[in-house]
Amino acid sequence: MTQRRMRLLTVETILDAALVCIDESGQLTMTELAKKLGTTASSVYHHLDGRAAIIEALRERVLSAVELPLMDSSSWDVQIRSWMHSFRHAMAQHPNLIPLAMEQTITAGRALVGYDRIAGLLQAAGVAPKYVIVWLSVLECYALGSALDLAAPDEAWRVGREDLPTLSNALELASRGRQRADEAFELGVDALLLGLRTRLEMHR
Amino acid sequence: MTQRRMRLLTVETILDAALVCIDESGQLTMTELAKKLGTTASSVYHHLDGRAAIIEALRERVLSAVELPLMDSSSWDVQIRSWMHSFRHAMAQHPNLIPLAMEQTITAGRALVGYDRIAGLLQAAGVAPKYVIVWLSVLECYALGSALDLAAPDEAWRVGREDLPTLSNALELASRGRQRADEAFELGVDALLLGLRTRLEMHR
DNA sequence: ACCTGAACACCGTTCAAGT
DNA sequence: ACCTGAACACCGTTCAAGT
Repeated sequence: MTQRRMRLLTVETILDAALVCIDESGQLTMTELAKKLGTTASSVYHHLDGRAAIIEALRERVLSAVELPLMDSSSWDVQIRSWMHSFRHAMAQHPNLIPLAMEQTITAGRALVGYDRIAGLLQAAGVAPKYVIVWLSVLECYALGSALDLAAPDEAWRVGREDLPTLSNALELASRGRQRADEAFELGVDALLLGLRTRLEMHR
Repeated sequence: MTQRRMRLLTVETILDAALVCIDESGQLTMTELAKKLGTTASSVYHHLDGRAAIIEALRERVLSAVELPLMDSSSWDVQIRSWMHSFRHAMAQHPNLIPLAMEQTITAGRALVGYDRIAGLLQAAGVAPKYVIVWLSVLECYALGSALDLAAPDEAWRVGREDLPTLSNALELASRGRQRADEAFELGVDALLLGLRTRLEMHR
Protein backbone atom coordinates (compact mmCIF):
# COMPACT_ATOMS: atom_id res chain seq x y z
CA MET A 1 0.00 0.00 0.00
CA THR A 2 2.72 2.42 0.90
CA GLN A 3 3.97 2.14 -2.61
CA ARG A 4 6.63 4.65 -3.55
CA ARG A 5 5.22 7.46 -5.59
CA MET A 6 5.50 6.67 -9.27
CA ARG A 7 7.88 8.65 -11.37
CA LEU A 8 5.84 11.06 -13.36
CA LEU A 9 8.23 11.39 -16.24
CA THR A 10 10.53 9.20 -18.25
CA VAL A 11 12.68 9.99 -21.24
CA GLU A 12 10.42 7.70 -23.20
CA THR A 13 7.15 9.29 -22.12
CA ILE A 14 8.55 12.74 -22.78
CA LEU A 15 9.66 11.80 -26.28
CA ASP A 16 6.31 10.15 -26.95
CA ALA A 17 4.45 13.27 -25.92
CA ALA A 18 6.80 15.53 -27.85
CA LEU A 19 6.20 13.51 -31.00
CA VAL A 20 2.45 13.81 -30.47
CA CYS A 21 2.83 17.59 -30.14
CA ILE A 22 4.78 17.76 -33.37
CA ASP A 23 2.44 15.44 -35.24
CA GLU A 24 -0.56 17.44 -34.11
CA SER A 25 0.62 21.00 -34.40
CA GLY A 26 3.91 20.93 -36.28
CA GLN A 27 5.47 22.78 -33.37
CA LEU A 28 7.17 21.93 -30.13
CA THR A 29 6.93 24.34 -27.20
CA MET A 30 8.02 23.31 -23.75
CA THR A 31 4.82 24.58 -22.17
CA GLU A 32 2.57 22.68 -24.54
CA LEU A 33 4.66 19.58 -24.00
CA ALA A 34 4.46 20.00 -20.22
CA LYS A 35 0.70 20.42 -20.36
CA LYS A 36 0.35 17.21 -22.34
CA LEU A 37 2.45 15.48 -19.69
CA GLY A 38 0.49 16.97 -16.81
CA THR A 39 3.47 18.76 -15.30
CA THR A 40 5.40 21.98 -15.74
CA ALA A 41 8.07 22.78 -18.27
CA SER A 42 10.87 22.85 -15.75
CA SER A 43 10.28 19.21 -14.81
CA VAL A 44 11.28 18.10 -18.26
CA TYR A 45 14.79 19.45 -17.77
CA HIS A 46 15.52 16.74 -15.22
CA HIS A 47 15.37 14.12 -17.96
CA LEU A 48 16.43 15.80 -21.18
CA ASP A 49 18.71 18.70 -21.81
CA GLY A 50 16.26 21.12 -23.34
CA ARG A 51 14.27 21.45 -26.50
CA ALA A 52 17.16 20.88 -28.89
CA ALA A 53 18.01 17.60 -27.18
CA ILE A 54 14.41 16.45 -27.52
CA ILE A 55 14.37 17.09 -31.24
CA GLU A 56 17.75 15.43 -31.60
CA ALA A 57 16.48 12.35 -29.78
CA LEU A 58 13.35 12.24 -31.90
CA ARG A 59 15.40 12.39 -35.07
CA GLU A 60 17.47 9.49 -33.84
CA ARG A 61 14.32 7.58 -33.00
CA VAL A 62 12.82 8.10 -36.42
CA LEU A 63 16.06 7.30 -38.21
CA SER A 64 16.43 4.11 -36.22
CA ALA A 65 13.40 2.84 -38.11
CA VAL A 66 15.37 3.01 -41.35
CA GLU A 67 16.36 -0.50 -42.28
CA LEU A 68 19.95 -1.16 -43.12
CA PRO A 69 20.62 -2.15 -46.69
CA LEU A 70 20.48 -5.93 -46.80
CA MET A 71 23.67 -7.71 -47.72
CA ASP A 72 21.88 -10.11 -50.00
CA SER A 73 22.38 -11.18 -53.56
CA SER A 74 20.22 -8.54 -55.23
CA SER A 75 21.91 -6.03 -57.48
CA TRP A 76 23.33 -2.79 -56.14
CA ASP A 77 20.65 -0.54 -57.56
CA VAL A 78 17.86 -2.64 -56.10
CA GLN A 79 19.54 -2.49 -52.71
CA ILE A 80 20.06 1.27 -52.86
CA ARG A 81 16.51 1.70 -54.04
CA SER A 82 15.07 -0.21 -51.13
CA TRP A 83 17.21 1.76 -48.68
CA MET A 84 15.98 5.05 -50.12
CA HIS A 85 12.42 3.77 -49.79
CA SER A 86 12.96 2.77 -46.21
CA PHE A 87 14.45 6.17 -45.41
CA ARG A 88 11.58 8.05 -46.90
CA HIS A 89 9.01 5.73 -45.35
CA ALA A 90 10.45 6.42 -41.91
CA MET A 91 10.34 10.16 -42.53
CA ALA A 92 6.82 9.97 -43.89
CA GLN A 93 5.54 8.70 -40.55
CA HIS A 94 6.23 12.12 -39.01
CA PRO A 95 6.45 14.73 -41.75
CA ASN A 96 6.09 17.61 -39.32
CA LEU A 97 9.28 16.55 -37.60
CA ILE A 98 11.33 17.07 -40.72
CA PRO A 99 11.52 20.88 -40.74
CA LEU A 100 12.26 20.90 -37.02
CA ALA A 101 15.01 18.34 -37.38
CA MET A 102 16.50 20.42 -40.18
CA GLU A 103 17.14 23.34 -37.84
CA GLN A 104 20.07 21.60 -36.29
CA THR A 105 22.36 19.33 -38.24
CA ILE A 106 21.51 17.30 -41.24
CA THR A 107 23.40 14.07 -41.26
CA ALA A 108 22.90 11.83 -38.30
CA GLY A 109 25.07 9.59 -36.22
CA ARG A 110 23.01 6.48 -36.33
CA ALA A 111 22.47 6.62 -40.08
CA LEU A 112 26.19 6.32 -40.61
CA VAL A 113 26.12 2.53 -40.62
CA GLY A 114 23.65 2.66 -43.47
CA TYR A 115 25.83 5.18 -45.25
CA ASP A 116 28.79 2.87 -44.90
CA ARG A 117 26.96 0.05 -46.63
CA ILE A 118 25.66 2.32 -49.36
CA ALA A 119 29.22 3.50 -49.91
CA GLY A 120 30.23 -0.13 -50.31
CA LEU A 121 27.45 -0.74 -52.82
CA LEU A 122 28.43 2.29 -54.88
CA GLN A 123 32.04 1.22 -54.92
CA ALA A 124 31.11 -2.32 -55.93
CA ALA A 125 28.94 -0.90 -58.69
CA GLY A 126 32.01 0.69 -60.23
CA VAL A 127 31.87 4.26 -58.90
CA ALA A 128 35.40 5.64 -58.62
CA PRO A 129 36.45 5.84 -54.95
CA LYS A 130 36.80 9.61 -54.97
CA TYR A 131 33.22 9.96 -56.20
CA VAL A 132 31.59 7.63 -53.71
CA ILE A 133 30.88 10.43 -51.24
CA VAL A 134 29.66 12.69 -54.00
CA TRP A 135 27.12 10.09 -55.05
CA LEU A 136 26.14 9.56 -51.46
CA SER A 137 25.49 13.29 -51.27
CA VAL A 138 23.37 13.12 -54.38
CA LEU A 139 21.20 10.40 -52.87
CA GLU A 140 20.96 12.25 -49.58
CA CYS A 141 20.00 15.52 -51.22
CA TYR A 142 17.21 13.84 -53.10
CA ALA A 143 16.00 11.91 -50.07
CA LEU A 144 16.02 15.09 -48.00
CA GLY A 145 14.23 17.17 -50.60
CA SER A 146 11.62 14.45 -50.98
CA ALA A 147 11.14 14.28 -47.24
CA LEU A 148 10.54 18.03 -47.13
CA ASP A 149 8.10 17.62 -49.97
CA LEU A 150 6.06 15.42 -47.64
CA ALA A 151 5.78 18.27 -45.16
CA ALA A 152 4.80 20.85 -47.76
CA PRO A 153 1.16 21.83 -48.04
CA ASP A 154 -0.45 20.81 -51.29
CA GLU A 155 -1.81 24.29 -51.90
CA ALA A 156 1.68 25.22 -52.97
CA TRP A 157 0.83 23.61 -56.28
CA ARG A 158 -2.33 25.57 -56.89
CA VAL A 159 -2.00 28.08 -59.70
CA GLY A 160 -5.14 29.75 -60.95
CA ARG A 161 -3.43 31.95 -63.49
CA GLU A 162 -4.58 31.82 -67.06
CA ASP A 163 -1.32 33.10 -68.41
CA LEU A 164 0.38 29.83 -67.54
CA PRO A 165 -1.55 27.39 -69.74
CA THR A 166 0.96 24.56 -69.81
CA LEU A 167 1.34 24.46 -66.05
CA SER A 168 -2.40 24.79 -65.40
CA ASN A 169 -3.19 22.05 -67.82
CA ALA A 170 -0.55 19.75 -66.40
CA LEU A 171 -1.91 20.34 -62.90
CA GLU A 172 -5.39 19.35 -64.05
CA LEU A 173 -4.13 15.99 -65.16
CA ALA A 174 -1.78 15.33 -62.27
CA SER A 175 -2.34 13.46 -59.08
CA ARG A 176 -2.40 15.47 -55.88
CA GLY A 177 -1.07 15.56 -52.37
CA ARG A 178 0.54 12.50 -50.96
CA GLN A 179 0.04 10.47 -54.11
CA ARG A 180 1.88 13.04 -56.22
CA ALA A 181 4.70 13.09 -53.69
CA ASP A 182 4.90 9.30 -53.70
CA GLU A 183 4.95 9.05 -57.48
CA ALA A 184 7.58 11.76 -57.72
CA PHE A 185 9.83 10.06 -55.21
CA GLU A 186 9.58 6.76 -57.06
CA LEU A 187 10.29 8.32 -60.42
CA GLY A 188 13.22 10.36 -59.14
CA VAL A 189 14.96 7.47 -57.43
CA ASP A 190 14.62 5.33 -60.51
CA ALA A 191 15.90 8.13 -62.74
CA LEU A 192 18.89 8.78 -60.48
CA LEU A 193 19.85 5.12 -60.41
CA LEU A 194 19.20 4.66 -64.12
CA GLY A 195 21.33 7.72 -64.79
CA LEU A 196 24.10 6.36 -62.63
CA ARG A 197 23.92 2.94 -64.28
CA THR A 198 23.93 4.43 -67.77
CA ARG A 199 26.88 6.64 -66.91
CA LEU A 200 28.84 3.71 -65.51
CA GLU A 201 28.20 1.67 -68.62
CA MET A 202 29.23 4.56 -70.86
CA HIS A 203 32.58 4.90 -69.10
CA ARG A 204 33.34 1.21 -69.20
CA MET B 1 17.91 74.16 -45.63
CA THR B 2 14.58 73.41 -44.10
CA GLN B 3 14.68 70.07 -45.78
CA ARG B 4 11.99 67.67 -44.66
CA ARG B 5 13.31 65.07 -42.31
CA MET B 6 14.47 62.03 -44.25
CA ARG B 7 12.54 58.84 -43.93
CA LEU B 8 14.55 56.55 -41.77
CA LEU B 9 13.21 53.33 -43.19
CA THR B 10 12.21 51.95 -46.54
CA VAL B 11 11.03 48.50 -47.49
CA GLU B 12 14.23 48.15 -49.46
CA THR B 13 16.57 49.18 -46.63
CA ILE B 14 14.74 46.91 -44.22
CA LEU B 15 15.04 43.94 -46.55
CA ASP B 16 18.70 44.72 -47.17
CA ALA B 17 19.41 44.81 -43.45
CA ALA B 18 17.38 41.67 -42.83
CA LEU B 19 19.38 39.80 -45.45
CA VAL B 20 22.59 40.97 -43.80
CA CYS B 21 21.32 39.66 -40.46
CA ILE B 22 20.54 36.30 -41.99
CA ASP B 23 23.80 36.06 -43.91
CA GLU B 24 25.75 36.91 -40.79
CA SER B 25 23.99 34.96 -38.09
CA GLY B 26 21.58 32.62 -39.82
CA GLN B 27 18.81 34.12 -37.74
CA LEU B 28 16.39 36.97 -37.99
CA THR B 29 15.14 38.65 -34.83
CA MET B 30 13.26 41.91 -34.97
CA THR B 31 15.40 43.50 -32.30
CA GLU B 32 18.66 42.64 -34.03
CA LEU B 33 17.23 43.92 -37.28
CA ALA B 34 16.12 47.16 -35.63
CA LYS B 35 19.53 47.68 -34.08
CA LYS B 36 21.18 47.30 -37.46
CA LEU B 37 18.78 49.89 -38.83
CA GLY B 38 19.31 52.28 -35.94
CA THR B 39 15.70 52.23 -34.80
CA THR B 40 13.38 50.13 -32.70
CA ALA B 41 11.55 46.96 -33.67
CA SER B 42 8.14 48.59 -33.72
CA SER B 43 9.17 51.01 -36.45
CA VAL B 44 9.60 48.17 -38.88
CA TYR B 45 5.92 47.31 -38.64
CA HIS B 46 4.98 50.50 -40.47
CA HIS B 47 6.59 49.16 -43.62
CA LEU B 48 6.29 45.40 -43.52
CA ASP B 49 3.75 43.17 -41.88
CA GLY B 50 5.98 41.36 -39.42
CA ARG B 51 8.77 38.86 -39.52
CA ALA B 52 7.01 36.34 -41.74
CA ALA B 53 6.40 39.00 -44.38
CA ILE B 54 10.07 39.94 -44.34
CA ILE B 55 11.15 36.38 -44.97
CA GLU B 56 8.51 35.98 -47.65
CA ALA B 57 9.76 39.12 -49.40
CA LEU B 58 13.35 37.94 -49.19
CA ARG B 59 12.45 34.63 -50.73
CA GLU B 60 10.76 36.44 -53.59
CA ARG B 61 13.81 38.64 -53.99
CA VAL B 62 16.19 35.71 -54.15
CA LEU B 63 13.96 33.74 -56.48
CA SER B 64 13.66 36.71 -58.81
CA ALA B 65 17.34 36.20 -59.56
CA VAL B 66 16.55 32.83 -61.10
CA GLU B 67 16.72 33.21 -64.83
CA LEU B 68 13.81 31.95 -66.86
CA PRO B 69 14.58 29.03 -69.13
CA LEU B 70 15.54 30.51 -72.48
CA MET B 71 13.30 29.69 -75.39
CA ASP B 72 16.20 29.04 -77.68
CA SER B 73 17.14 26.21 -79.94
CA SER B 74 19.11 24.14 -77.44
CA SER B 75 17.76 20.73 -76.50
CA TRP B 76 15.31 20.30 -73.64
CA ASP B 77 17.76 18.73 -71.23
CA VAL B 78 20.30 21.48 -71.73
CA GLN B 79 17.61 24.05 -71.03
CA ILE B 80 16.36 22.31 -67.92
CA ARG B 81 19.93 21.86 -66.77
CA SER B 82 20.70 25.54 -67.05
CA TRP B 83 17.52 26.44 -65.20
CA MET B 84 18.41 24.10 -62.35
CA HIS B 85 21.84 25.68 -62.20
CA SER B 86 20.39 29.15 -62.11
CA PHE B 87 18.02 28.16 -59.31
CA ARG B 88 20.75 26.71 -57.20
CA HIS B 89 23.11 29.58 -57.92
CA ALA B 90 20.51 32.05 -56.66
CA MET B 91 20.02 30.00 -53.49
CA ALA B 92 23.74 29.64 -52.98
CA GLN B 93 24.10 33.41 -52.61
CA HIS B 94 22.23 33.23 -49.30
CA PRO B 95 22.35 29.69 -47.93
CA ASN B 96 21.28 30.77 -44.47
CA LEU B 97 18.01 32.04 -45.87
CA ILE B 98 17.01 28.61 -47.09
CA PRO B 99 16.01 27.01 -43.76
CA LEU B 100 14.14 30.16 -42.77
CA ALA B 101 12.27 30.28 -46.05
CA MET B 102 11.35 26.62 -45.58
CA GLU B 103 9.39 27.39 -42.43
CA GLN B 104 6.55 28.82 -44.41
CA THR B 105 5.53 27.50 -47.80
CA ILE B 106 7.76 25.87 -50.30
CA THR B 107 6.76 26.70 -53.80
CA ALA B 108 6.72 30.36 -54.69
CA GLY B 109 4.52 32.64 -56.72
CA ARG B 110 7.14 34.23 -58.87
CA ALA B 111 8.81 30.97 -59.79
CA LEU B 112 5.63 29.80 -61.44
CA VAL B 113 6.52 31.32 -64.79
CA GLY B 114 9.70 29.29 -64.79
CA TYR B 115 7.72 26.21 -63.83
CA ASP B 116 5.38 26.79 -66.74
CA ARG B 117 8.25 26.81 -69.21
CA ILE B 118 9.84 23.74 -67.65
CA ALA B 119 6.48 22.01 -67.94
CA GLY B 120 6.49 22.90 -71.62
CA LEU B 121 9.98 21.52 -72.08
CA LEU B 122 9.10 18.26 -70.36
CA GLN B 123 6.03 17.85 -72.50
CA ALA B 124 7.97 18.58 -75.67
CA ALA B 125 10.57 16.03 -74.61
CA GLY B 126 7.91 13.37 -74.64
CA VAL B 127 6.81 13.13 -71.04
CA ALA B 128 3.18 12.06 -70.85
CA PRO B 129 0.97 15.01 -69.81
CA LYS B 130 -0.18 13.38 -66.60
CA TYR B 131 3.45 12.94 -65.52
CA VAL B 132 4.65 16.46 -66.26
CA ILE B 133 3.89 17.67 -62.75
CA VAL B 134 5.42 14.59 -61.23
CA TRP B 135 8.66 15.24 -63.05
CA LEU B 136 8.52 18.87 -62.06
CA SER B 137 8.23 17.68 -58.47
CA VAL B 138 11.24 15.45 -58.93
CA LEU B 139 13.34 18.36 -60.16
CA GLU B 140 12.09 20.60 -57.36
CA CYS B 141 12.81 18.03 -54.69
CA TYR B 142 16.34 17.64 -55.87
CA ALA B 143 16.89 21.38 -56.21
CA LEU B 144 15.51 21.92 -52.72
CA GLY B 145 17.55 19.18 -51.15
CA SER B 146 20.67 20.50 -52.83
CA ALA B 147 19.94 24.01 -51.61
CA LEU B 148 19.63 22.71 -48.06
CA ASP B 149 22.89 20.89 -48.54
CA LEU B 150 24.48 24.29 -49.08
CA ALA B 151 23.31 25.43 -45.66
CA ALA B 152 24.48 22.29 -43.89
CA PRO B 153 27.70 22.42 -41.92
CA ASP B 154 30.44 20.27 -43.35
CA GLU B 155 31.13 18.64 -39.99
CA ALA B 156 28.07 16.54 -40.65
CA TRP B 157 30.27 14.44 -42.88
CA ARG B 158 32.95 13.82 -40.31
CA VAL B 159 32.99 10.25 -39.07
CA GLY B 160 35.93 9.14 -36.97
CA ARG B 161 34.68 5.64 -36.39
CA GLU B 162 36.89 2.77 -37.27
CA ASP B 163 34.05 0.32 -37.61
CA LEU B 164 32.97 2.04 -40.81
CA PRO B 165 35.99 1.48 -43.05
CA THR B 166 34.33 2.01 -46.42
CA LEU B 167 32.79 5.31 -45.43
CA SER B 168 35.93 6.56 -43.70
CA ASN B 169 38.08 5.69 -46.65
CA ALA B 170 35.68 7.31 -49.11
CA LEU B 171 35.68 10.46 -47.01
CA GLU B 172 39.46 10.62 -47.12
CA LEU B 173 39.41 10.71 -50.89
CA ALA B 174 36.44 13.02 -51.31
CA SER B 175 36.33 16.74 -51.78
CA ARG B 176 34.91 18.79 -48.95
CA GLY B 177 32.53 21.59 -48.17
CA ARG B 178 31.28 23.73 -50.96
CA GLN B 179 33.19 21.85 -53.60
CA ARG B 180 31.63 18.54 -52.60
CA ALA B 181 28.18 20.15 -52.67
CA ASP B 182 28.83 21.62 -56.10
CA GLU B 183 30.08 18.36 -57.55
CA ALA B 184 27.15 16.49 -56.08
CA PHE B 185 24.64 18.91 -57.52
CA GLU B 186 26.19 18.65 -60.95
CA LEU B 187 26.28 14.88 -60.87
CA GLY B 188 22.72 14.57 -59.62
CA VAL B 189 21.21 16.86 -62.20
CA ASP B 190 22.99 15.05 -64.98
CA ALA B 191 21.92 11.68 -63.63
CA LEU B 192 18.30 12.76 -63.30
CA LEU B 193 18.20 14.08 -66.85
CA LEU B 194 20.09 11.13 -68.22
CA GLY B 195 17.69 8.83 -66.42
CA LEU B 196 14.72 10.70 -67.84
CA ARG B 197 16.17 10.63 -71.34
CA THR B 198 16.96 6.93 -71.15
CA ARG B 199 13.50 6.16 -69.88
CA LEU B 200 11.88 8.17 -72.66
CA GLU B 201 13.93 6.35 -75.26
CA MET B 202 13.05 2.98 -73.74
CA HIS B 203 9.33 3.69 -73.95
CA ARG B 204 9.47 4.93 -77.53
C1' DA C 1 16.13 11.59 -7.08
C1' DC C 2 12.37 13.91 -8.71
C1' DC C 3 9.17 17.65 -8.95
C1' DT C 4 7.58 22.52 -8.62
C1' DG C 5 6.70 27.64 -8.72
C1' DA C 6 8.78 31.78 -9.37
C1' DA C 7 12.01 34.32 -11.85
C1' DC C 8 14.92 35.64 -15.89
C1' DA C 9 16.20 36.95 -20.49
C1' DC C 10 14.40 37.17 -24.80
C1' DC C 11 11.12 36.70 -28.43
C1' DG C 12 7.22 39.02 -31.98
C1' DT C 13 3.65 42.24 -31.93
C1' DT C 14 0.41 46.10 -30.60
C1' DC C 15 -0.81 50.66 -29.48
C1' DA C 16 -1.24 55.18 -27.63
C1' DA C 17 1.47 59.09 -27.85
C1' DG C 18 4.48 61.95 -30.10
C1' DT C 19 6.40 64.85 -34.53
C1' DA D 1 2.90 59.68 -42.61
C1' DC D 2 6.41 58.13 -39.88
C1' DC D 3 8.63 57.09 -35.59
C1' DT D 4 8.92 55.76 -30.62
C1' DG D 5 8.66 53.79 -25.82
C1' DA D 6 6.05 51.11 -23.02
C1' DA D 7 3.30 47.19 -22.60
C1' DC D 8 1.64 42.44 -23.67
C1' DA D 9 1.67 37.55 -24.41
C1' DC D 10 4.70 33.98 -25.04
C1' DC D 11 8.99 31.69 -25.58
C1' DG D 12 13.23 28.43 -23.40
C1' DT D 13 15.79 27.94 -19.39
C1' DT D 14 17.51 28.30 -14.47
C1' DC D 15 17.27 27.70 -9.66
C1' DA D 16 16.10 27.64 -4.89
C1' DA D 17 12.80 25.27 -2.36
C1' DG D 18 10.15 21.46 -1.48
C1' DT D 19 9.18 15.99 -1.01
